[in-house]
Amino acid sequence: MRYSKLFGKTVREANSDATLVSHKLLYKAGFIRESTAGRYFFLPLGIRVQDKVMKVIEDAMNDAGAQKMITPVLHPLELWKETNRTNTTGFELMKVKDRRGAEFALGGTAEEMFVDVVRNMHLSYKDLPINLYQFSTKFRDELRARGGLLRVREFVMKDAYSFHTSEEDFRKEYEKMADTYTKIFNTLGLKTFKIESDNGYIGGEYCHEFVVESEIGESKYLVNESGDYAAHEEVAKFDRDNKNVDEKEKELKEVDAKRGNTMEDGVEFHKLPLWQQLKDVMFVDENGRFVLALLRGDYSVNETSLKHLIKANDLRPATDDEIRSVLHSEPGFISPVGIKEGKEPIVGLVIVADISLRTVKNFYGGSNKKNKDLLNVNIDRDFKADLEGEIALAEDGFMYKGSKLTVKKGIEVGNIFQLGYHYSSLMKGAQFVDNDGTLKNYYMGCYGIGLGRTLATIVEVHNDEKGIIWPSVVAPYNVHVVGLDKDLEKEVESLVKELEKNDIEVLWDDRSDVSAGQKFADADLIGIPVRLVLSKKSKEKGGVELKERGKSEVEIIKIGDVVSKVKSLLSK
RNA sequence: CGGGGAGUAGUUCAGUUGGCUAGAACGCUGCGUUUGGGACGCAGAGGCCGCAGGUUCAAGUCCUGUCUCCCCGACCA
Repeated sequence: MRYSKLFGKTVREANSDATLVSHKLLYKAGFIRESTAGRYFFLPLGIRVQDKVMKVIEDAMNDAGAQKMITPVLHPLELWKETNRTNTTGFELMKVKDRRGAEFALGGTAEEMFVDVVRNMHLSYKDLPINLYQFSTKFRDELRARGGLLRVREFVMKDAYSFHTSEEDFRKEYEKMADTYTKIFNTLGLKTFKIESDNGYIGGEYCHEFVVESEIGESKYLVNESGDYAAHEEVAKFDRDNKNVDEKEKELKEVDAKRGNTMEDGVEFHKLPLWQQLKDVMFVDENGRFVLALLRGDYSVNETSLKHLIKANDLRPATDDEIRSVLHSEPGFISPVGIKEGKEPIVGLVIVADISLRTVKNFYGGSNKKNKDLLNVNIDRDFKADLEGEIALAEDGFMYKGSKLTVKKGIEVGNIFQLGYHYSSLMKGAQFVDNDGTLKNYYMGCYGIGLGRTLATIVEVHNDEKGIIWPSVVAPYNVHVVGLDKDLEKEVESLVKELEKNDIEVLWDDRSDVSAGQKFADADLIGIPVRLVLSKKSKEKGGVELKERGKSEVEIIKIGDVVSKVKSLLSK
């Protein structure tokens, strides 16, 4: 490819909207342009890289026995109604109508579609297990796109769906996919952590994210010292250490407490430790049900685990007004003690206690009355919890099974989900014939990788002050040939032809009106792994100058040896 | 949806208390000189100052509305 003809040249300055390294470099080097927020053009260089990422994934999926196919982009809305996901997806489902008024969802994920095609095949146990995947554009009406390709509203995703006769059989596939993912990301030059995570609206009981550690990542996760436990903040477990459990339960006492509304105000007023304060957080779920979350004062609420425990889709904090008028309590002075009694009965108030309430005796905290506090509050004796569980957020430095947890941030590049019978039980006829002749529900899993995000993550990891440093497997071209002297153009051209004849992809900077410095700067910015310079100077030294991107030393190669030298570099 | 910021040439930005026939740099076109780390000269093209109202002799500048984009949060693959 002649650079002079390439659509998408380098520019000196990035659009001022770009804040992340990957966004800036991909823009400046001519890989992407934005259409509207969260929707990108992939220019010729950009799509070449994405195609290569796709190829790596495709090869690995095929090796793992999965089969590639494709579904329509428009999903009949009835399918989404079957699983009730028109209401529960986290992203706003985008819908369109055709001229007859038939409604479709623009696919944002494709569980329903794959279940639909599989159920209509009427498979038997002999056909199973089966793993089907596709590469397709996904539409997600994100509240806020951000960070160039990192969070977008339209992107190509590899999504795979597996169907099994049993949980046992599924588990083998789940492990195989986890290994396949690790292999894929390694090949792409990304070191990933596999972390336990929340399944969100996908359904199912457990799942894992593959994250690349990065300061700009949106996933917060915790890792123990040996690295054998890694979990997303939303699902991370930790040990609640015992505080004063041996202390005797003292008499419940109401005292005057003219203080502010925060936890710190309570500590300061009573001169008691933060952990001994009872933390009361009032939420309202999507059905208007009030939920009182109780924790030890030094912990925070994990809303995800709270939602799971109370089986709610959505939680919001209760307003001060609701706390006063509906619950007859007082913001900053909420207490589980007596909150359900007296006054008018409060319909549907659920009291949920974190298990950390068992690690502390004689809590202090509010009394549901302004400027009055209770001392020596104890669970079971002074109030009952409707539900008890783990609803506290793990934090940096907490212990889990004797090992210290550290908080890290990462970019989520892929994930794998156990779906179990979630979809096969919601969708009629999602069954196979077992060897005893009866119909049984499929046991399922699904597995996704976002290509654009993966591509951007590669750039986040592989760059220097001059530009991108592509790993060979995904570089848009194998070599970047630079000619510097006009009278050597014929010679450069024959070198390029020789390379191309040997299946080496060449980007040839054939511009005659551009200085050497600019050509070098552009080559560094674009980041192709091998640069070849053929000039008067290089000929004087004996041939062609070869430089690997990311290394500083140069090497002189005889023209006749260039092809074999490049090949040996690429196969590394 | 809450908080903050920004919309002026392809890009980055300047444009003062309203006086604009709207600028600079980079990029682009042409001619010439250059060619080992973002060369130089000369000549050019390129603007509904986001959009719609309003105030004014006069609006890029002031007011109102509206749209879009960015950042933080909320939300979430």
